[in-house]
Amino acid sequence: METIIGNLSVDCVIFGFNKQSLNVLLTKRVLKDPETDETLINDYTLQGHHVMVGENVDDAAKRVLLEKTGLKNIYLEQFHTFGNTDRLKNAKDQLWIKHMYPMVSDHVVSVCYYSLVDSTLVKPDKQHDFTSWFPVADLPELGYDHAEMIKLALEYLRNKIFREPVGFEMLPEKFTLSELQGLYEAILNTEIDRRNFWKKVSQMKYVIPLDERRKTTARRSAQVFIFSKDVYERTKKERLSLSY
Amino acid sequence: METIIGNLSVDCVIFGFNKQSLNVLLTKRVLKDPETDETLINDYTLQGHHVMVGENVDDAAKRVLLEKTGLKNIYLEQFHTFGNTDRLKNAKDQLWIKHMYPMVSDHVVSVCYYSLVDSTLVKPDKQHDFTSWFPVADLPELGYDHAEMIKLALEYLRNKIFREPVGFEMLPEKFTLSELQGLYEAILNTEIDRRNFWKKVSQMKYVIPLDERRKTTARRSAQVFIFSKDVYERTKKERLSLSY
DNA sequence: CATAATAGTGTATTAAATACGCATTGCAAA
DNA sequence: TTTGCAATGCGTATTTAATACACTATTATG
Repeated sequence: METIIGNLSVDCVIFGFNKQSLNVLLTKRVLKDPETDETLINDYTLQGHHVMVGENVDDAAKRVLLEKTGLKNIYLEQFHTFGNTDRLKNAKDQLWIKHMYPMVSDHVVSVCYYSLVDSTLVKPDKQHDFTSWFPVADLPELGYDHAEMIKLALEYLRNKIFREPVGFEMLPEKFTLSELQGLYEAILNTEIDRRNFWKKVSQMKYVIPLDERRKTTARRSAQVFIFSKDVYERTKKERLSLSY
Repeated sequence: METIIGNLSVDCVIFGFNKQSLNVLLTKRVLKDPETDETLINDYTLQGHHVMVGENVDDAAKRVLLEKTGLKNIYLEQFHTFGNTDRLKNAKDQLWIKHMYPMVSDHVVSVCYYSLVDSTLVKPDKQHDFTSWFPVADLPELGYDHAEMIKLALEYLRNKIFREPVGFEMLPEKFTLSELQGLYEAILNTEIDRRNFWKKVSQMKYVIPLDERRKTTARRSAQVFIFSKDVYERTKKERLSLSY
């Protein structure tokens, strides 16, 4: 018999990229008054769940990801734990909690993760709950403190991507340089000079050009690259140079 | 009546600087067999405690800091939550937990913080428990997963100090340039060129030279500086420049 | 078959990081 | 009281990285 740890949950900010924008996977939360049919709650939340007794917290996050995306072994990074007593005290959230989880404490501490997926591999429509992608630049109304979580997750992701090549997690195995650039532009919300970007990437020995081209939306076909985690790990030490 | 949340604790990596080395505040953990007087446990742990019902997790960390250092309003940063089920499963730790906290679950998730203090303000000798400073480069045997915590906290601190001027939290209000440099060298475990360091610091408008000198260990007296949090906050936006 | 849109490859300029030269101060040893 | 010397104070030269921008190549489309 599995039971939950009443005061502890995980929430996952699942980032995806669809060649246009950086997106987050969200699930619709709807509650209607059973008598008047009035819509009491109609907003979105992140993917989350309580941690089970005897379950590693990291494993709880992986469980949530598997349930919501069908994917295993995807990039996952813990970024913050939200532990204020008032974080679920909003009226709508209280209503929802009483309706859905009547036995749960009202001080739930949430360990938050962000994960990076190739969103073409995720089929949220196949879920029985209403789960879909939203661009981070244009989010719907969010329940709990999930807006704050997404904001912080994005900050952590932006910091991370400067230091480590995690962006490849959100692209198919084979990609073109403009796809990679589009990803970086979407994450960092800036425009990048194409030529300087090319120069930068061509220095990275772990981004390997293939003897293969592919038609994109463009007229001219573009060269195809892959990311080699192997080469990255091997050359890691060389690149960890610090100023000061 | 205050009760604890059985599955949730906080641990604090308290960093201090004593003009020589970067230090961590640790508390001795001793257990002897009541019959044979054999020493069963003799090691050190970080400062930690369970979170109380109805208490913000951040406040629990502040409470621990106030108890162990007597200081309020000190620099505090959450950096990671350790949530593996086996993190307290070491034989010594099990023994200690059964002896000290017989009612507590054996899956305790710990939210970890690091804090930066001017260690001259902390008088650990006045504590009734055996609390003292240890250089991070030469730590004693540590209980639980606290060695891992300190290692990770140091990584986070090193990253942080590149981006934000948090080092001043560990110095007295007035300091000389060589004291500041010594601090950076201790944290980053590198040697820094004195002249380049001076150049860098003189660009920081929030490090303000005073019309005052002080004798250090040196022959010649050195100029005294203060850190202005005010000026730092005001000029923050200008400095947040991103490459790419 | 000219056009337009994206791909591919540079070079020039600016800014930052690093290396290092040298004069100054003032206590301590001679 | 003179002088060595260790640390302070202030530069310039070199290397490296970031940014700006010029030009050619390819190919779907009208």
